Amino acid sequence: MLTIGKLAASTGVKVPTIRYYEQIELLPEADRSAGNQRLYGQSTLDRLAFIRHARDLGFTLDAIRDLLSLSDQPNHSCAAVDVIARKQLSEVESRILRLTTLKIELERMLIQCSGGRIADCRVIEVLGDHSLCVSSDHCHPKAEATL
Amino acid sequence: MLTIGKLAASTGVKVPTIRYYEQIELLPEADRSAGNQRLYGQSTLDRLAFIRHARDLGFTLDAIRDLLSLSDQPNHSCAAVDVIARKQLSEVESRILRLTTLKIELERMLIQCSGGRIADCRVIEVLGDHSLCVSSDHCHPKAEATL
DNA sequence: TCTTGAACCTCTAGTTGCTAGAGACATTAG
DNA sequence: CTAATGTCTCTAGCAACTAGAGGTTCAAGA
Repeated sequence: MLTIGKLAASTGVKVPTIRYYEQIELLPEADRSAGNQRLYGQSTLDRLAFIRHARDLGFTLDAIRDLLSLSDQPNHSCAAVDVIARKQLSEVESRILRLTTLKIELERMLIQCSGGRIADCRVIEVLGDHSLCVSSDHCHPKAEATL
Repeated sequence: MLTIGKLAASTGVKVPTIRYYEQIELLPEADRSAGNQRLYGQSTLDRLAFIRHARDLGFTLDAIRDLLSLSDQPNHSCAAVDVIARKQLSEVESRILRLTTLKIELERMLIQCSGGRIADCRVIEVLGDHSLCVSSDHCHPKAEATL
């Protein structure tokens, strides 16, 4: 049986995060020692490693919840798993696209910076005047989502 | 003079967001009509357009605050502006890198999915077992930040 | 056995950048 | 004049944690 600290050390998930995962019921309520401290066995360790890995891949906690409940049904088709993973992939792809647009715009701004006074600074100028963008009217879609 | 709704329409920033920006003092307190409604002139419109544009490029509100206060000092050197923009660029670049790693991993997982039962699903298997990653021990750094 | 210090407990509140909703007042078109 | 739309303030919520206060438990050394 592992204490929460050992579990944290062996999964790379921080202690308060583990407690948080329990609170939102992503992890089951832990067994307790005589002194009320949480104790974990192999199954929670596996579950947490799964969560950690999926988080690293950018899955939301909601998606992970779905993946976990699917993984408890070994005889079902894995089509639903595929759907979740493909959705994640396409989100990652669209973020890469958007970020690449931003990168180009930022580079362009920086190259044109005179290095002189702020009054002549292209960075400030471009930020203040949308029409100076690469593609005039809808140059950047809007940078919102996570990752 | 513009009402908040017109300002929102002409900048593409939503009404509650404008009020929020005022609340966090990114925008100055607006003048009010006889009936206590906010009224805006050109200078706030410009400022808000600047903010919107910078947000679209992924700058944080804190960075924007700095940029705005710099842009009020036209005779200073634009070195500080350059630093902020370069920092933003390097953040964007590192996010692209990380996302590209994730994309490769997700694609690899998906290609190997047999389309059969969950028990045989590579997606679930890879998520559960870190050692199945491309680069065995530290395959993905950790996906945390925004954008 | 006692003691010290690390690790653990619960609880609340903060982070970022908004968004949603309730309930009331203002403005404007017909 | 009335109805519809717009605006006001206020509070609470979102994701996914993180930080801190104030207290308890455990393990190792003297």
